[in-house]
Amino acid sequence: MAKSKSIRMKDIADRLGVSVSTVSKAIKGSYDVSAKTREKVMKLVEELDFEPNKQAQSLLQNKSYTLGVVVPDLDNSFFGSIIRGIENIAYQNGYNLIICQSHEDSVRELSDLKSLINHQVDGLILALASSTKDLKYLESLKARNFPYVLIDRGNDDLGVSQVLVDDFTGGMNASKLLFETGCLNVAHLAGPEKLINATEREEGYKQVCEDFGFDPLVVHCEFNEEKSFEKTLQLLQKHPEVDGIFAASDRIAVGAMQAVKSLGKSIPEDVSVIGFSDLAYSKYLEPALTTISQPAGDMGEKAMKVLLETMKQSEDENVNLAEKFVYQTKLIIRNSTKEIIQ
Amino acid sequence: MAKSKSIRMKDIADRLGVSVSTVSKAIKGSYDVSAKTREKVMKLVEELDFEPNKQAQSLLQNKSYTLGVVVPDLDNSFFGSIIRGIENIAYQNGYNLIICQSHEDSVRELSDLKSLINHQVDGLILALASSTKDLKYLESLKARNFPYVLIDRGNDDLGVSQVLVDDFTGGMNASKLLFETGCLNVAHLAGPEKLINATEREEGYKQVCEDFGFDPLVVHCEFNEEKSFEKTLQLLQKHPEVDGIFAASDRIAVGAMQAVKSLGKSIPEDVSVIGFSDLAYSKYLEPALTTISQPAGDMGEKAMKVLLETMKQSEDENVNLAEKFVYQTKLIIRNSTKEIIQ
DNA sequence: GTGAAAGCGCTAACAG
DNA sequence: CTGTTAGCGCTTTCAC
Repeated sequence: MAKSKSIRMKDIADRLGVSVSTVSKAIKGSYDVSAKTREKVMKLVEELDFEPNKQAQSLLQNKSYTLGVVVPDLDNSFFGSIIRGIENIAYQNGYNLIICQSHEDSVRELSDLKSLINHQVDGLILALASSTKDLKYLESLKARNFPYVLIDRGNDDLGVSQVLVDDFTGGMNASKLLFETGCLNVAHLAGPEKLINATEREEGYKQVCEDFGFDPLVVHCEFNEEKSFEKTLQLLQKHPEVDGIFAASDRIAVGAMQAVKSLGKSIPEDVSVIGFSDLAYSKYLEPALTTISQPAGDMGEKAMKVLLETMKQSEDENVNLAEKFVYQTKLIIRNSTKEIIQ
Repeated sequence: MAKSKSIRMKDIADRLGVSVSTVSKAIKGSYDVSAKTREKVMKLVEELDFEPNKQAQSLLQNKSYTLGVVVPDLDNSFFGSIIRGIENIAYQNGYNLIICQSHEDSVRELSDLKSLINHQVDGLILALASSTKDLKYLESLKARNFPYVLIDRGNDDLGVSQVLVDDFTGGMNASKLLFETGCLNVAHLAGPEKLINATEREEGYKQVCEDFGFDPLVVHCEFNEEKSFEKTLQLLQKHPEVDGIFAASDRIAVGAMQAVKSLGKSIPEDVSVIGFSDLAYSKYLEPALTTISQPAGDMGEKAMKVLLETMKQSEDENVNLAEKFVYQTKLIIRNSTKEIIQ
């Protein structure tokens, strides 16, 4: 037996001795169909568990009720939470999500994007890969008035709506806390130089250094524990006076904590550490990690709402409204930093 | 300007003064088309960045090149890794993934499943929600010969291929290590009673208890740190003699560790703890968590390969081959357990 | 109220 | 080698 094709409207129509269009009308509820006919149809629909073929509908309506989401990674609870937020709203509005991971690779990202468009998604939510330089394709999407919104990884040149985090202020708050808790030599384990968010956090740090009259000490590092471990070791060897570390991400903070401990120094007494993102497990580290939390779920929901809005607009006229929503971070004080000095 | 429709074959055909079918043939490469015509067509295809409408192709071929994946959760690195594995193989074979999270809710799961089928996915990979009791829909899919495979959360009654983990042996190995490292009173913080994997791990524990002549001490717990913290506190109050805890998951282990520490006991000297799953951060806990790792990525890849195979079969005859692939776990010894006594 | 007919974008026979 | 034709499953005029 080959794969059984699913039931079509024609099957129902034949069984009932009516036409396909009558069945279609009955199911839609619109148009005039006699109550009797509708009842008969609906009964059979229930019985056979019939659902109209979305592909055929899409072809006709030029809508697929499917949305694309491209994020750098999924094994990070940050984007996981963002997707959960997106999903909440998408689900309520009858949309399905095709989720792709770019793995921070712009080649993969481009291919994902094309494949998604190719699958006739009605819209996109995208967190740019950190390596993405070439925006030609995204520009062409914009030019074609294809609805998409950027999340977390922003870009002002594209002229599309964005849902972002105020990384600069977050970076400032993190750095400030370190100084306010008595640290005198605060270093920054910054993220990749090409990543806008990382750069913003770094700028926040530098601003605070200036305010406190401290000469910035920045080391760049990838977003993983191993690299961070190495870099921190080097940093502390070269600068044993460092007594506070602002890590650009919780994963970097974890590596830093490991390194600090391996040197026999204690946290936060000898070296205070603060992270960024508040990953799910950060509160279970020892000491529990002080960090900056981002409202990932809210951001996902917002992005999805904005996308819905954008899709509505692009159906009508070219309103071309590119809004920018910037979420504030929250300082989560735990035990990897000292008490604030009054 | 309303949303610009994308380019169709007809647009290319018109521009070139040829027929649509000629364009189609030229693009496919199959059939006979003169080299000159093909060249002209391809040039325009490049220029306009044309991609055939997948919906239309699907409608015709009754294939969508889209697959559905339903997992309980995404903010857990276990299913994240599984998806990464699935994605690897799917991507290589030109398939897109629609990923849904059931949030362990069988109602949501059913609705996801229906929506996916409705979107004409060519196949499914599913990790059953722990609450799923009613298998009617899945049985009907199976009856209709719709290709799908089960991952991690197995079920033998469905008669479909499965990619699983040997949770029983994993549970045995975890429990055994505790006894072998000198623990005399090994308790088990088991997972939800309805979850097959948890039950298997529990059975493994009980088997080992029998081997070591110990009376099993089991406490059931949800897969989260807070509940585990409470349960562990209660357990240790009631049974202060407990000197080893086998937690059914790393998240449960984390809560247990917190509770043990809060009682002023040290790990592993006073109480040894072992988890299950080897989450990304488990090695960064203090002490680093001894645990049982599952080859999630490999499982994802395997499931996708099996699905590919199943889809091929269902196109041909009803081969109906339901294989079961059981992966072995690996014991990862870190610092939350003591040295093995020779 | 109902059905016939056209068509969404594409592919696959079949003529020519 | 190329074009005509029919049709995938569905919706939507437009007659009747």
